Amino acid sequence: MSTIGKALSLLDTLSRLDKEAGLTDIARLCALDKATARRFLVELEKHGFVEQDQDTRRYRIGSAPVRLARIREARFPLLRVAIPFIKSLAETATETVHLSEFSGGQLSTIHVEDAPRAHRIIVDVGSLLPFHATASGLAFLAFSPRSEIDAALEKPLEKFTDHTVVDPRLVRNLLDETAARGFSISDQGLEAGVISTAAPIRTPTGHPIGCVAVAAPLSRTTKTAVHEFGAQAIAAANAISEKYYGSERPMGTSPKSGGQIDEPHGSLAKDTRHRNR
Amino acid sequence: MSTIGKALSLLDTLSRLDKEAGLTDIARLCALDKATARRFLVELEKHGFVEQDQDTRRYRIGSAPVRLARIREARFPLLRVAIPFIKSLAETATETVHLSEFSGGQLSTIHVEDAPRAHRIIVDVGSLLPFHATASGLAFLAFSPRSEIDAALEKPLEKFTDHTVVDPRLVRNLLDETAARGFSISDQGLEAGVISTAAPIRTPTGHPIGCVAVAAPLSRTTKTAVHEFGAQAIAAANAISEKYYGSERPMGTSPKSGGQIDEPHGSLAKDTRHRNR
DNA sequence: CGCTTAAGGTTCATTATTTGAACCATAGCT
DNA sequence: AGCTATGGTTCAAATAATGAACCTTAAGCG
Repeated sequence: MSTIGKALSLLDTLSRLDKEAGLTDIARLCALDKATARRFLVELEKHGFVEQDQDTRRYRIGSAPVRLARIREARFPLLRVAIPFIKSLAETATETVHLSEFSGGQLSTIHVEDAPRAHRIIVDVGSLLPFHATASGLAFLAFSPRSEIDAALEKPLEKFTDHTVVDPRLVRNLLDETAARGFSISDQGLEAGVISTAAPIRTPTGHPIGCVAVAAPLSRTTKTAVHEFGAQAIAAANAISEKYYGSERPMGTSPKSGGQIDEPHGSLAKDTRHRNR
Repeated sequence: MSTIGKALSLLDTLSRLDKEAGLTDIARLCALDKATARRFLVELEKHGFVEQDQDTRRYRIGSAPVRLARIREARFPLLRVAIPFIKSLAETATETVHLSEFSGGQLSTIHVEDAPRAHRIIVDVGSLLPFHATASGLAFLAFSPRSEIDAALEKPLEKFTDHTVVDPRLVRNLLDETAARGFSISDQGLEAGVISTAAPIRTPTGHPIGCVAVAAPLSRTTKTAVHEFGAQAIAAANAISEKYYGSERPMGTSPKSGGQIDEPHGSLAKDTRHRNR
């Protein structure tokens, strides 16, 4: 792996810790030599990506990402665009609605609107969404190129509940259903008693960048309601996609043709070149 | 320079551009070979720090910094950054210093450092600071967009003391003076016998998020002292802004001059698009 | 106290990664 | 067609990354 990759992985590891960490721990967690970890940290610190506490000597995420995030959001504000739609959906569905974004090979929650009810599903901002076990993950994969699906399903799939589907073949079936329907359903895939539906936010070329998901307690949710949430999630996701990418030509709105739009034909060589990871 | 440093500089350069950039431009701006720039970009893209537009092939800041920024802000809130500065200011001013943060449409006190004296001003953590009647409120409004000023002054303004200014026109005059001076003065606006000065903590775009204020008994405070407190409040507020958001200026390549640059944000940043946290 | 342990931090010969000139591919333009 | 600009790729040469061993400090403990 490249040095840059290693350093960024270190940053990622540091960000996933619950607390600030010392040099030795960081080196161990990243499987790096202490000297190497230190050099990375010093380099990252120079650029503001990490900070070392003066007293404890421990390291934490620095302020540079805050600056970059502001620039990104100013120039490319998914959150800004999406939040009104998420809010409105949470109101009409009267269930918790959350928004996820694909970044660095993972799908993570970037916004949550709680249901206006006492009994509701809680989702944390920042939480990671496994591809095979969440509605968001399924919706994301279902509209991704086959190569990404293969990559996601070749690692062992964790079984979070009795209902989690961990057989890659069965997951593929779910993906096919999702692609045909336009939205995904996860029946207690990540947590018992929770049913979710999700639809992908996509670039004008059809490539998903994140998802809109509705999460509800299974106990009060009928099959009809699930399908209604799904339809609403699609509507919200499409509205966000359109607003986010401006008035570019809206691609085929029929979810039917949704599946693997990306280059099903033509230069395979070219495709594989850009799809490293 | 290390590879990591070069890659992070590339990211920094990319972030300072007004628009998305192509490979050749990026390589030129960073004084890197095209091949090198490309390898960096690919590596950064893998980790979500940059994104390549599918159509234009241009590069932009990715979404990974957004995730890191959220974590940083959750784990290292304004309070932690600001307290050392507030403490130090309380010591040099030998008067009570308090810190406020704007949240939910109101300015509220989030930290207080008491003056090291028997006779001192008491401020409670959690207390709300009316915009028209406190130094913090005035400092906050003075650097806010006009729309926010208008909104704050259209409700009836409560008269807390004989000295409280409640005529919106006169309040606007105070705001103009504050904007020109860089810090606000509230002469017994909320409580008789107390004079306060405050300066805003601002985002890199100039939008205020809170204030640093010095509160002193009127009886022992000369006009000169007030202006000194004001200057110190500005210095503290700017130092906090910079530490919290990171420097907007190019990364100092000289590790030697690591010192704080605290110049006032004279910027007329018109970017009013900002996000909630 | 002095010994032990563990953490942060550093050195420098060895090793693997980075580098960039030259290359190819494609698209727009005359 | 030819020209030019851009994105993207290759591979021998140059350079930067590596890590075992080392130093330093501070806490823990008989």
